[in-house]
Amino acid sequence: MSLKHTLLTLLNTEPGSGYDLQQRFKNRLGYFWNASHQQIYQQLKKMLEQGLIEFTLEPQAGKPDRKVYQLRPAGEQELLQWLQQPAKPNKINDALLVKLYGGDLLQPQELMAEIEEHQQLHRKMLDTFLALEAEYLALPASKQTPLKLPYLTLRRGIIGEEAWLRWAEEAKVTINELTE
Amino acid sequence: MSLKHTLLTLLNTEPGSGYDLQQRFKNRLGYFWNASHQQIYQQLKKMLEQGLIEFTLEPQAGKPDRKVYQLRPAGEQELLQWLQQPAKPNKINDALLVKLYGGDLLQPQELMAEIEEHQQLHRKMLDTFLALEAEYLALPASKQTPLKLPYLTLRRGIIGEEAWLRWAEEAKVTINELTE
DNA sequence: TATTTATATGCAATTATTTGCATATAAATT
DNA sequence: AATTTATATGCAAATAATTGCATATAAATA
Repeated sequence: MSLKHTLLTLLNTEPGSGYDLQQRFKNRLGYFWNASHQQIYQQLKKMLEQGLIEFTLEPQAGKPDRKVYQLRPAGEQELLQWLQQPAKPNKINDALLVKLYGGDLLQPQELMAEIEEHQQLHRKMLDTFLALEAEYLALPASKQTPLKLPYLTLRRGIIGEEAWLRWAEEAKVTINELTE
Repeated sequence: MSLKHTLLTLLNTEPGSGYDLQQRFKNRLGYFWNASHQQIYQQLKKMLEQGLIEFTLEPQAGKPDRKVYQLRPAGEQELLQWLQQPAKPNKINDALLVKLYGGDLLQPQELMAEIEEHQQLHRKMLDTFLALEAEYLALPASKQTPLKLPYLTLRRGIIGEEAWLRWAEEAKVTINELTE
């Protein structure tokens, strides 16, 4: 279970509330980590009980108070310890490929439609990543340096999405042949 | 939850025991679906209770009897119905990229070692996929035709692993620069 | 000959995730 | 003026997945 360690990583970079963390997943880590708000709040609660993190309340007019979490020493230790162990290769479960694998039960045009829907999502993600890359590349070298590692994860996103889209073109050719 | 539907897909292609299914995940679907043997046995049990599948016992000398599962009509229906709904985009949770993202706490050479370990795994997978591809391409066209869709999933594996390895080369260059 | 790997299945307990609900306000849009 | 989106947090119940254990034999390897 590394949601805990992912949250520790994020809080180590910068303190934040549950909501902030959710936004960071959505906007910046989406390519390589995803978590729902329920997962995040529940996990933060546990980590609080375990003494890994603490929070300060930031009252706000009208809205619920923000609980801004930050690491406690035990959290830093836990993070360091995790970093020093080998990372598990990630588990891939891709329903679209399952559908293709046994897709004889569907009409080729149904498969095609599915792939094209996913293609749109992947194009959109690639565009987002390319925009982020342009922002990064426009920074002066001094500002790029501390971001080199996060930039690598962005590169992974870009390379991954480009590969997906190349594959989709291949897949569409094959599926078209099935209708002939 | 699509483990259920993945199992239905596999059993629709060919009946098999829990162990067989586990082997198919390992040997053929590994790139896009992974499940442990406990997950498989527990899920098969549930699907049996739900009337989606049935089994015939194949007694064996010395070893436990094989329970060879196959679809029942309700299972076929469930599968068809699932196939006709849009597939959820898959959730990506990649611990290695989390480590990189906040990797300032580690020495560059520690990051490098991690990446190189994963690189080995990915090279191995690519080799496996390329061997499978060579087998497929050596088949006469008549035998290739019914395998076109599974072959597409293999292509996804190949393209995906090649992309991963290209990224790793980039990452290693960057990490090397951090030590200078 | 001893160990490991492969075959074959499963229970029990714990942990993690998802789904559905619930609250409350501000700002932006139609 | 009404609706939607964004901000901000959380509980409870149901489902799913992981971890640890348990059994039993054959074949291959060191």
